[in-house]
Amino acid sequence: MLQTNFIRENRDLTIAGLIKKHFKDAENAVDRIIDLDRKRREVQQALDETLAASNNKAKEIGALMKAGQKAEAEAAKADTAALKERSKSLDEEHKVIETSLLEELVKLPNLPHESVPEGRAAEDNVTVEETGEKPTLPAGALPHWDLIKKLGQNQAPIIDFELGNKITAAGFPVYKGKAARLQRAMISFFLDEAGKAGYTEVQPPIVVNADSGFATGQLPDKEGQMYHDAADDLYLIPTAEVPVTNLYRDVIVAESELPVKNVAYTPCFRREAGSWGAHVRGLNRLHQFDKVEIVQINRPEDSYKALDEMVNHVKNLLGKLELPYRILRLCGGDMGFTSALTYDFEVWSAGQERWLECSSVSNFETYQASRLKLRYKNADKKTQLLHTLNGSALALPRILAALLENNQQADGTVKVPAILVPYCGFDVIE
RNA sequence: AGAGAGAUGGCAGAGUGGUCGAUUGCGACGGUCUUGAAAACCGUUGACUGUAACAGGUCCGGGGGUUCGAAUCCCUCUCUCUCUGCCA
Repeated sequence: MLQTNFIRENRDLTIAGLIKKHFKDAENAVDRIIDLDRKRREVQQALDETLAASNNKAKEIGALMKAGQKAEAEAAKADTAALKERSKSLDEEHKVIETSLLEELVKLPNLPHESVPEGRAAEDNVTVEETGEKPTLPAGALPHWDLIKKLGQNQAPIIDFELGNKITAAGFPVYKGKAARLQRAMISFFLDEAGKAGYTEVQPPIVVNADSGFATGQLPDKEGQMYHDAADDLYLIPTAEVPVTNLYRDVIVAESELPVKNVAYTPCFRREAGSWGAHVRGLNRLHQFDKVEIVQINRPEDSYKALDEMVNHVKNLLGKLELPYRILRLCGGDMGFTSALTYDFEVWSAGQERWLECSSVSNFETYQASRLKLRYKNADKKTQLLHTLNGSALALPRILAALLENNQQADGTVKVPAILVPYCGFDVIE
């Protein structure tokens, strides 16, 4: 969340940033916040003065009691009722103002980094890199949703949407045989690569409470994105970002521990209400999927270097998987609510002849840290908000789709990329 | 799940109604001494808010209450430990 001090001192800059993100009514929203902040500080000051007077009075009475001057003490008590009354009403007023200030503040998205391109939607994103050769598929090649029905021999299909629909609902496929093993292999591969890059592996809970959802920015805005267990008021995580980043909620990290680098494999759950159609067939969009997520916590001055490092990490993974991909710098209107700069990775899916988003790497600067109260003591011994970053490394289903489609061979089998063979124990899916 | 005990500053651990934001020890940081280090000695050492800077305000697991005044009393929630039970 943005900070009132910053907004107060950088009104125009804030408004300009919000406009770049296509936030509606930026000027009014910012002015409402500045006004509420001013009121808040006025009331705070009056309240503090009243409390100070009460404190003095109490000390006075204490001293009189100690000295045995009972009558004088009783007389002093007479003055306290009015002070109490006043501090009570000021306190109530203060709470009301603070609540509406927070309500307003929480509506504001993060401000975009200066390198974020102008633009409203996906077509305005800037391609910063395109790597790898799109394969030429043999005659009769299929998109993965048809291909999987022909693979797996007596276990076919190796990814079963109808079976998943029977036991759960649409969007919850069942992976069988080599599809299941290939996914397990990818998870191990991704975790190993992250380990080599200095990330500590963690296994977090995959349900979180509302405080965690708020701190990383899923709540209150994107309530509908998450599955919610009403009985215990817990949310199924949409990404490991939520529990892993929240590990550091209310923490003052020792400078010697920076940068913090964690990696986690978790299932992810997304309700994704609406927008079903041709583009979301098969593995393209699911309610439950597996993902390996890398998370960093860094000093403000180092965070963009870390973002580049994370981008390179993802490039390395896709390169080793021998998949053609491109990297997009997202425009202001297409980026996430909490992000300051986001790179999306899209993998080429030859059977669909489409780019599929398989990773999103973002720097959130202090936006999450301020909600998390995640800080460190800098060289001047001042506590300062840290920067949080995260990226998918990688999300499995679309990678799986691309692997299946791109590696189809003339005989109808699918070749497994060499890097995964030691992990899964086979080199072809037939 | 039942019974009991507990939750205090980075850690350990005092404090049971009136200068307690909190004794003390350890750790950490600065200094003296030393060629350097250790030891010893001296000093500093929580967070939030607020101010130009002071001042002021809030925080002793969370929330609420009693009182002129709460770390201390009451209610409630959460968590931890011990014993019993259950379970992968």
